[in-house]
Amino acid sequence: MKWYKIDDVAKITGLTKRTLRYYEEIGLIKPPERSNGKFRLYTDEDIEQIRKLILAREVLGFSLQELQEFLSLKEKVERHSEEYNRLSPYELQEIDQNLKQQIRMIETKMERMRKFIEELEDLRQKIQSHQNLTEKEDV
Amino acid sequence: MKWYKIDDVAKITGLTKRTLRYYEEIGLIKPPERSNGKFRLYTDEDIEQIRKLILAREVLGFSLQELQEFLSLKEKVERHSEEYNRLSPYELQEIDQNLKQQIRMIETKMERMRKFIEELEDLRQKIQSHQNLTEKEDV
DNA sequence: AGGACGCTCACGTCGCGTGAGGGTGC
DNA sequence: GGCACCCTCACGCGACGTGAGCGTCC
Repeated sequence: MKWYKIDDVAKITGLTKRTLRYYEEIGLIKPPERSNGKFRLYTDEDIEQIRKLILAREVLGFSLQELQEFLSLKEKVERHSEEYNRLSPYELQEIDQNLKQQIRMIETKMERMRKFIEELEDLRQKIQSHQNLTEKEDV
Repeated sequence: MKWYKIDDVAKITGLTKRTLRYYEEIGLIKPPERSNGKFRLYTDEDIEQIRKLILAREVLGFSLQELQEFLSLKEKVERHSEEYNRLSPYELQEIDQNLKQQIRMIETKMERMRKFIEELEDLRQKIQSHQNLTEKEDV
């Protein structure tokens, strides 16, 4: 088993050490092992979990608390496939609605981004045309 | 000329009154007129400006200071088309590079979102298959 | 003239950044 | 035993939320 110290994890994930400790403090990531109760020691699995967390955070733009709820929901579903803790049809229904809403939200954001990119491209066009008046070569 | 009070603007734009005042305080939106130096009175143009601000904020996810710089850049280019304040070819070059980078950044975000949506759809699939085991009708 | 809405402090919160002061490990 | 890294307070900051206490409008 390979162990990573906090600075390694910071470099790998791009989070700061402070952020890693903070996320642990508020229960967003599980407390890793410790060396003699002192230094934090992370495993590859820990790092993978953190990676997923980062992706969700970036995409969803939730508060960390909402993010927490969302992740626990996801885990619930994934664990549901295994023998135990089956969910009721009603719960499944609800979760499905929730997921659909998330998807719609993200699609809305993407639509806004597309429009924004168009605007930026328009701006670039304007600039290009003005450059052609003063220069002869494009780069 | 139609005048809107702050609560109207809040309802129209979706920002809170506090946020509107705060954005004014840090110079992100221009101070609107006042009734006898007391109540803030916004015009349709003010509201339009605020709308654009919100769009940029949501899409870019910058700090408010960076956002401010970005917006002034945009305005610079848009005003450049008019008779005065021409920009040097070098400045134009730089701005163009800047815009290209923004576009790339947004495209990266969109790519992440696409992947995330796929994951969510996978989750939904799992749920669907489990529902088919216990129910007969889909909604 | 009363109630809905506006104003300005000013303190609280979240998500970290940034030392200070001290311990750990090879 | 150095030196690089770790730890835990604890205070600061940006971007607002949330009253308190008071004025304004129709």
